[in-house]
Amino acid sequence: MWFTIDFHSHVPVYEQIKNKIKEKIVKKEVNENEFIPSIRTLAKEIGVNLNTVARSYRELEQEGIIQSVRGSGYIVIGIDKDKIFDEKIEEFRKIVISAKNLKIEKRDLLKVIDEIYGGE
Amino acid sequence: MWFTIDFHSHVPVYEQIKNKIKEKIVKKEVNENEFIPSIRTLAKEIGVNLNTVARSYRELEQEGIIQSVRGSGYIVIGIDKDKIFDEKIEEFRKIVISAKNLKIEKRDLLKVIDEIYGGE
DNA sequence: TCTACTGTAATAGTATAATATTACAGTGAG
DNA sequence: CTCACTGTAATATTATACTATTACAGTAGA
Repeated sequence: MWFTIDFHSHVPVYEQIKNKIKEKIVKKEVNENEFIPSIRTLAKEIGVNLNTVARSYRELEQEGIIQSVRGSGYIVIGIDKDKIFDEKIEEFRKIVISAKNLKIEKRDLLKVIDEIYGGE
Repeated sequence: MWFTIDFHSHVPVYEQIKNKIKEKIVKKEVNENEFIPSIRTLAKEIGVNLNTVARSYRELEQEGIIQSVRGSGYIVIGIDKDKIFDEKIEEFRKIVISAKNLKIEKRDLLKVIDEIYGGE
């Protein structure tokens, strides 16, 4: 299974697909000039309609990350890692602010980070 | 202005309203047995339809956080701080995992936390 | 050349969120 | 009592996300 979708999330499915594929590229689980799964294959695998995957791929192409090869599939072009970094950091910043607003202590956040990254 | 809404967010407006009010209660900007703004007043202030605010208040009442007093408004009952804490920490955990997946370094996250909480 | 896969397009239908609008009933201050 | 505020309810409309389905054209391997 390439990845899964959270159908209870407020984030639209087509956005989740885009984000997961961006992650795959950053993590080099798919490399440049390689094909990603076909629209129909991925749609069946994650249990969504092919139109939804098609939308994700179309938008990723508009962002210059993948490119369609008609009749063959979509290949990976590349990704602006700095942009991905900035977007995620900004998302992170918002939730840290929100946590502070809720009177959550700094040490509680650090504990979570240590759990995930390791305490070293 | 009590608070603002991000109309570009994927999070529904009625959810954003619920979250903001929960924050206000935790931060004691509104206290127990106090009235929160009327449906119409808040709707006008944040620029949404009164039905949307009505939905938020209805759901907050179902959660036992506020209570309607017909003809008068809604008063604050109280809030389960532990539940709020757990929910936010879980949300935080997800984005930390996502950041790690994107090869963002631990120190980059710590930097953001220090910016917001102070470096002490 | 077949055939089975690709992407692409168009149409229709459903669910949800949000809006706009109107209406009605309860509350409380003057 | 009156009036201006409350909550509550119902209806219609729009936009978006998603599904279902059918269709057509390009690609590549047997």
